[in-house]
Amino acid sequence: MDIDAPDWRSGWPGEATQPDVLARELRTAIMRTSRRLRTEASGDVVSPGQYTVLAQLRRGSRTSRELAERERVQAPSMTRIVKALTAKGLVSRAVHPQDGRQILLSITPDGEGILEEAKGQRTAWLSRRVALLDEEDRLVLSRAAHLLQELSAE
Amino acid sequence: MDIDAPDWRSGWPGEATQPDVLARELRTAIMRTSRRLRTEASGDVVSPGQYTVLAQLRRGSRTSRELAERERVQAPSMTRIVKALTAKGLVSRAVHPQDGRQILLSITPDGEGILEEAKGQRTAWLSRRVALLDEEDRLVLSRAAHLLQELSAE
DNA sequence: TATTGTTATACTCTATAACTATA
DNA sequence: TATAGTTATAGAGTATAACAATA
Repeated sequence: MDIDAPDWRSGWPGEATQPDVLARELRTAIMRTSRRLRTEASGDVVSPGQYTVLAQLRRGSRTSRELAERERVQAPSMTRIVKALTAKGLVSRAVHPQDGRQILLSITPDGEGILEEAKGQRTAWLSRRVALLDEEDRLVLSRAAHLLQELSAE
Repeated sequence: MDIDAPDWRSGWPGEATQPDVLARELRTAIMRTSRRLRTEASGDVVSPGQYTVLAQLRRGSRTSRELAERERVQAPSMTRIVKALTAKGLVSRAVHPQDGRQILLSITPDGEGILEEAKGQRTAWLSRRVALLDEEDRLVLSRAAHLLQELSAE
């Protein structure tokens, strides 16, 4: 619903690309869609946080600290996420060969399987919606996705 | 970071608008940006949930149930949000004149003030980022915002 | 009986502060 | 001392189930 309306879509020409106006509309749209994505995916084996960590580990072993930095969470939060993943057998731990303080985390075969499965499930709702759009609108969303990635990358 | 990469941006022409591929990229971008928006706004007087309820009430009085349905949360969650807002003096309560079970919620002058203030603060980070883009990219994001609104509207 | 709203309780995710073990 | 990781604890947000008051 139009959170910051009643001025939604109204106003003078070019207003939509005014940084403040655009930011407000974009924030509303993103927060709303993200909430929807969260609730639609609630039956999953892994939570959103666990999922992204699993995806990171698919690309190679990482320490807890590296993962925390990439995910922009504090160390204890990552400890919790990793603990949940190891409890499910989706991630394995190994003491770093050179530095005994560090623990190298790796994805397990089970983890790879869950990741593939979750990937489809998590986007099922959005896929259905997106499939109803025409090619032009899908192209807009594709470009927006890349822009948002860059915006929020830091 | 590119959650579902390493295949980010790679692939055959037109792949980006394949519903499944697009949905995956879009989901990643949206979840990441939403987390960033939440953490950047952490110093606010009102939480994201409280903010959107306040915005709803600016457009007229509503009952708790109406608000819960619009926000897609369960009744107890809305009770909690409304309780927080009334405790801060941003929302007032009045028994419905016709139906004694219902309680009409309205935004107070203080609430209107906080809403205006929060509106700017919450989008400040995104505004700064968006301002760095060129007109064409901003137009893409504007159109994407409207598409996302429609997608997640139900 | 059905509906509106609340309370009780629990779960998830996140954070800060304090602790252990290693370098 | 500094760093990697953990534990303890707290706060925000959501949910389900059980309850009260009103229709």
